[in-house]
Amino acid sequence: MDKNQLNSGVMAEKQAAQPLFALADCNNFYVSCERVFQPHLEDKPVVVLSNNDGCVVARSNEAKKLGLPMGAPAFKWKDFFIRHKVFVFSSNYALYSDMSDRVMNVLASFAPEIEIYSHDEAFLSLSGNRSTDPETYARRIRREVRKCTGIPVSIGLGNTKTLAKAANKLAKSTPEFQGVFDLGQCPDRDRYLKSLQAKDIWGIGPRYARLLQGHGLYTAYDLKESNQAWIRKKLTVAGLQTVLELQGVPCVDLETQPQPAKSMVRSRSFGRPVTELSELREALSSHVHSAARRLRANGQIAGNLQVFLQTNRFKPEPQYSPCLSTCLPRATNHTQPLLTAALKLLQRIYKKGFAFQKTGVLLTDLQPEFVRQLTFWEAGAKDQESAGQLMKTLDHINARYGKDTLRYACAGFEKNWEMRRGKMSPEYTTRWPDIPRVKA
DNA sequence: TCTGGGGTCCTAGGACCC
DNA sequence: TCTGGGGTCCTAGGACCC
Repeated sequence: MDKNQLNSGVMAEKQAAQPLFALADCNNFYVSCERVFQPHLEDKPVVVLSNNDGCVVARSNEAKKLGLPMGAPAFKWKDFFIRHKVFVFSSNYALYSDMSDRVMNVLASFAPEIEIYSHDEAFLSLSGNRSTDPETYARRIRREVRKCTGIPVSIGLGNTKTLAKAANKLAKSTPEFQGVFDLGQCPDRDRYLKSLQAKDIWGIGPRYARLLQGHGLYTAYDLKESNQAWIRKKLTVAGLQTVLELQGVPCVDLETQPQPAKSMVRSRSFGRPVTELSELREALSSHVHSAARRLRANGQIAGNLQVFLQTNRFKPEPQYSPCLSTCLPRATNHTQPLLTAALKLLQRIYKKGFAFQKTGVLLTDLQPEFVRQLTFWEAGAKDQESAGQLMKTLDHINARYGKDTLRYACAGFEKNWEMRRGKMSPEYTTRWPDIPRVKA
């Protein structure tokens, strides 16, 4: 074996010892979900709006090309939508989360270790897979997801999660790569890092990007080569990890087990300004109802509850956005005590004369149900048991017949404050009447 | 008229204790 | 009369993510 062969052998070994991550990210996920069931939207500008039909949260490439920015308030762009024949949808979360499950199932079949990072993204560990070239393997994954779900994904590969993220960005923005790019084996990695802006890197938001620019650091490469002590001081330990990960030093592990939530928020903007306490009570009750249900589904209980109100910050009127929290006498996931506590707090922070835009509830001190600390004045075990039974029955009926079949009357019936969702597509995959029909 | 919602982590600073 | 300093815990606020 000559020296070159020896070197390449050592290199191969070194490479095999390094971890390899893939980041699979669905392209314009919400838009892609709509397109699966309305194929005529392919090649057309399409956007999906946030709750309340407020902002643009997903754009097709065609919509991006028209210059429509992320987060654009829909009402300001109404004429633009008409002028450019943009197809507009309200958020259809039932559809998106079902499609997400399908995509994740396919991805999971390709790697023993997977971290579902969000609705439309997952990290896969490809470290063990050395029989196939990683890029070839990634292309196979991509084809399979498309075939099974109709959703297009892009895949980035790298020796750290941050590099996999960066590779994904390049895979998406460079058509020649056809949806897959590998920064792990890439011999001129720095050249590509120079082509990415610092703000394109995972963990660098707008504030940090501005700070970096002020110090002459513009590209991902600049960031990678920056002074670590300065980064540690200005961007905290998380920023330092980002720099190390860009250098190929893994700092962030794959989290294959979802971590239990530490807090939970339920809130919604109103469809119109709300001034009356009675309506705020209804809206808040419905948020508490929803939070409690989620808590029970997660097998958790909450020890602390916070209620907040918000006036519309875009209005020139006087603002009043109070919040108040309380330690629950007994950590719980039962709707009734949570409702009682929340409505009491609302009563205390409410002020007449303000037009509120939003209310919500924040549950913290979440713990697993089974470790609950008993209090000295604990109600009889029998009472607790029957309250638990009641919740179980409530959840069971709502799971079977729809989530609002049984609910507390204080959540209201007219719901004049409810959000707008004027342009919703059918729940094609989760509601019997909405299942698409095929004409022979 | 209409400007989203749901999370996590880190740090600084205050309160409190010895 | 002199009025220290270190540790811990908690919270608010600021940054980030999707």
